[in-house]
Parts: sequence; structure tokens; C-alpha cells
Amino acid sequence: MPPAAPNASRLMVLHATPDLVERTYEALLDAIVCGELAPGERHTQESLADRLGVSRQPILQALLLLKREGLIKDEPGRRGVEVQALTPAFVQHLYLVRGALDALAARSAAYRPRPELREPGMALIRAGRASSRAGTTLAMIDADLAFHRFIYEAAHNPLLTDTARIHWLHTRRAMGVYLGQTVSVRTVWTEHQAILSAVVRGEARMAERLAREHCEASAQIILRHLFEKSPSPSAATHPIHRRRL
Amino acid sequence: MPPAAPNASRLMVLHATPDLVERTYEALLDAIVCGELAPGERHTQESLADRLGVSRQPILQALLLLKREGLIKDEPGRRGVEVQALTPAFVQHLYLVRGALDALAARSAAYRPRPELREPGMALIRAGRASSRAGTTLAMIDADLAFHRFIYEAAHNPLLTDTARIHWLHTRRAMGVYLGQTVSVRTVWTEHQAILSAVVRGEARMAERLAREHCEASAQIILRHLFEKSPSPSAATHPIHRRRL
DNA sequence: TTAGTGTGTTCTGTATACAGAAAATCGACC
DNA sequence: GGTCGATTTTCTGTATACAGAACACACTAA
Repeated sequence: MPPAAPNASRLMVLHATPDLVERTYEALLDAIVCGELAPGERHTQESLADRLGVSRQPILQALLLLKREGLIKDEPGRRGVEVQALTPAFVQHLYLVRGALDALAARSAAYRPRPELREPGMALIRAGRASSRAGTTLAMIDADLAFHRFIYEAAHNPLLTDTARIHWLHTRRAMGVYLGQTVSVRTVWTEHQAILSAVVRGEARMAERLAREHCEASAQIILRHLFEKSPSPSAATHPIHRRRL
Repeated sequence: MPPAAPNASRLMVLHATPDLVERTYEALLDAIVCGELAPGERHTQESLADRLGVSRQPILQALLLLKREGLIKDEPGRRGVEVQALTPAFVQHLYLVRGALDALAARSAAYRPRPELREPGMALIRAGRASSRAGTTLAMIDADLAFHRFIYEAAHNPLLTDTARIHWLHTRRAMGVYLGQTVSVRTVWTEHQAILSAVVRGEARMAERLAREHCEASAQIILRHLFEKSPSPSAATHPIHRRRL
């Protein structure tokens, strides 16, 4: 394997195994989520290709995907691409849709009593509480995502999981706004526990309601922060530590 | 512009204006929806490229998108691609997710009274009833889609519309199963009218419930057909007329 | 016959080459 | 000095070229 290109950014690196388009996609995604690639900057295919040490071809394809997912947009005339700004309005829309999907996931997961989910679920909750006491922002975000992913998996609806994937990307980006906002994280995990209990007991209606309310509460927290710091509501202002490669 | 390649299929044609990847994507999509490209057949990038008279490059990118959307899958070893089968389980999952999204769309659209939506909505309903009396299967499907798209637009949530787009692709494919199933189409438009009324009056709760119930009813109809003809539950067995280019 | 092995073929993924579109630059003219 | 037009530059989209992975097949040996 050739070493990274000389002018490759130290932060933006490619993973190892899957195909190059996938790795490029992941690398760009991480760069966007952690703010290394910020709104307002113009990037050409070639500049990105140089940074990652690949040709324009995988960049082109990765950009195609990111465009479809609403994370980047074309610059006016064929003048490169730019990261989409994370506006309060968008986050509001995001959490509305996520609320609907989360509610469906919880309801589906709780369709019948699921005692077998109690232990793995509680393990995630314990891990989440631990990370909110001592962990980094990234660890907290990951713990939150892990719990929600668990509920989605329990719903046994691949299409639902797949649909929500894009929303989790945006959510991960939006949660960068937290940044050490350990306040109110405890209530988050209390809510998670309530959702889990409802699922374990097979109380579909209750699980659905709790999931929806949890989502709305999360939205309120994020939006409060976004509106407070509204002058520049971009993830770029919060360069959190990026995912380990 | 060069004429179509000599061995290009007569049915599978490219549109005219947007970029080649987009046109290729649309062409393949239509071919899948109308059953010209069916599950069980192996296709190589080159064979598809020849059929459409383009190079492998746009095919590659279009396939990437279609893969992400769950419409095609890779053949085991780099042996080309295949259209995903439309299984009853998948349709069931599809309608569950669509129910959640439709409900959110209706609720959002009805957030406040919307008298301005009455006339355009009624026009769509009249057109739908007309097409169910005299139109082709494709016209009926398009009318149905047009109404739902209208509700989504009224919700003013671009992310929601975008999220639902993929589901509408699958839905369009699944509805191929109707095929002249004019039975019960009248009740469909009665339900549409009820949803519209609730939206116009700003009865969010009611609009949401009606949308959800409408979706569940539609799912029942489709699924009944799928399970009846279950030996080969692929759209390929129902080669409906394709969209005019 | 059957397991193993080398070779040819097919097909994909990635890089490079090429052509055209749009912006930027620069100079002429008012 | 400002505006219009031609030229250059930049950048993208698409086609082609190339290399490597995986299958298929044939051939050998037990």
C-alpha cells in the first residue's frame, strides 16, 4: 500500500478495507461531521482528491452520495462543492422526521414482550451513563447512537433502519453542538431506560409515546443551543474530536 | 446528439436534459419499476451500458445510487448486478415506514387551517377519480402519487419529502401488482378526500390518523395480492406500460 | 472418477485522458 | 474610469485505458 499522499491532511485519512469509494465517502463524512470541512468553503474535486491521495473518480462518486444525502451542495456554476450549513430550520425538520421514525421503531420493537432485550439494553444504558460521567463528547454521542440503533435493530425492519441511517448522520453532526453539555444528559438516559422497559414489557403504545417524547425533548435541547449561538450555526464552530480510524 | 446505440432496447431510453448519470439513473429506475429489468437476471455494467448507449461510467454511478436505495444488489462474486426481489416481507416493512411518514406529513400539513389547499387538492382528487374510471394503470398510480406528493409538499419539510422519495420508488414498483385492480380504488379516493378535508380544516390529529389508516388499508390490498400470487412475487410478472419519455 | 492446480476469461474498480461549459482575466473602446 | 467582448483558466462530466480479483475450465495425477 502506498503511503498517504504528501499533502494529505493529517486528520482526514482513509480507512483500510472496503472499496475506495466507500472509504472516501466515510472520510468525507467524518470530515464534515467533525467540522474539518465546514460550510462556506469551496472545494474542488481535485483539492479533495489531493487531500485524500486518490484520484477524482472516487471523490466524484462519494460526492454524488453526499449530495443525495443533503450534506453537501454544488457551488453555483461548476465551481466545486460546499458543505451544507446546519440551519435551525433544518434541525427542526430533522427531529420531526426522526420522531416519527423513532416512534415506529419503538412500537415495532415492543410488538410483543421482549425479555431477551433487557440485559443487552441495560448494558448499553450502563455504558451510556458511564460515558456521560467520564467520557468525551464523542463517546457520549456514540453511546446515544448505540442505544437508538439497538432499538431500531430490535424492530426487525431493515428498511426502517436504512431510512433512519441518513438521519443519524445529520443527528451526529447536530449533536456536535452539545460539546461538553453534560447537563441534562442524565435525564436522557432516564428516558432511554423508560423506553427500554416499555419495549421489554411489550407495551407498544407506551414505547411509541416515550420515544416520541424523548425525541422532542432532545430536539428542544439542541435547538436551544442552536438559536443561542445562532450567528454561526455550523458544526465548524465546534471542532470535536473525530472518530478513531 | 448521436442516435441511440444500434442494440439499445426499444423500451429502455434515456431522457434528454439533465446530466447523463441522472438520466441513466432514471432510465434504469423506470426499467426496474415496469419490470423490464427483473429479479433473477444477471446484468453486467457493460451490458447495461450497451443497452443505453453510454459508457460504463454513468452506469457505475447510477448503480451505486440504486444499490443504496435497495433496488439492486451485487451478484455474489464480481459477477454483475441483479434487481432486488420484491418480497411480501419487504412490502410490509415499506408500508410500515410509509405509514409513519405519511402520518407526519398529514399532521404537519394540518398544523393550522389551510383553506388555500382546498381547491388544488380537490383538483387532484377529481383527476384521480377520472383516471380510475377511464385511465391506464400507470395513470392511476401517477394520480395517487400526485395526491400524496401534494400532502408532503404542504408539510413544508424538505427533509421529509426527501426521505419519502425512496419509499415512493418502492411503492410505485409495488403498485405494479394492482394491474387493473380498479376494485376498491373508489374507496381510496374517498379516503384521500377525508385526509384533504382534515388538512384544510387544520385538524392535525384527525389528518394524522386518517393518513395512517389509509396507508394501512393500502398495504392490506397490496399484500393480499402479493400473497395470492406468492410463487413469483416480482414486479416482472406484471409488465405494466412504462412512463412516457 | 475425483481432487488439485495452472491458465484463460470476465468483470469490476480506479486512474487517466479528453472535451466542453462557465467563470475569471484582460484589453479595447466609450 | 467603466462597460463590453474575446481569450484564458478552471473545473466538471464522460469516455477510455489499465490492473487486479474472482470465476470457469481444462488438464494432470491419484
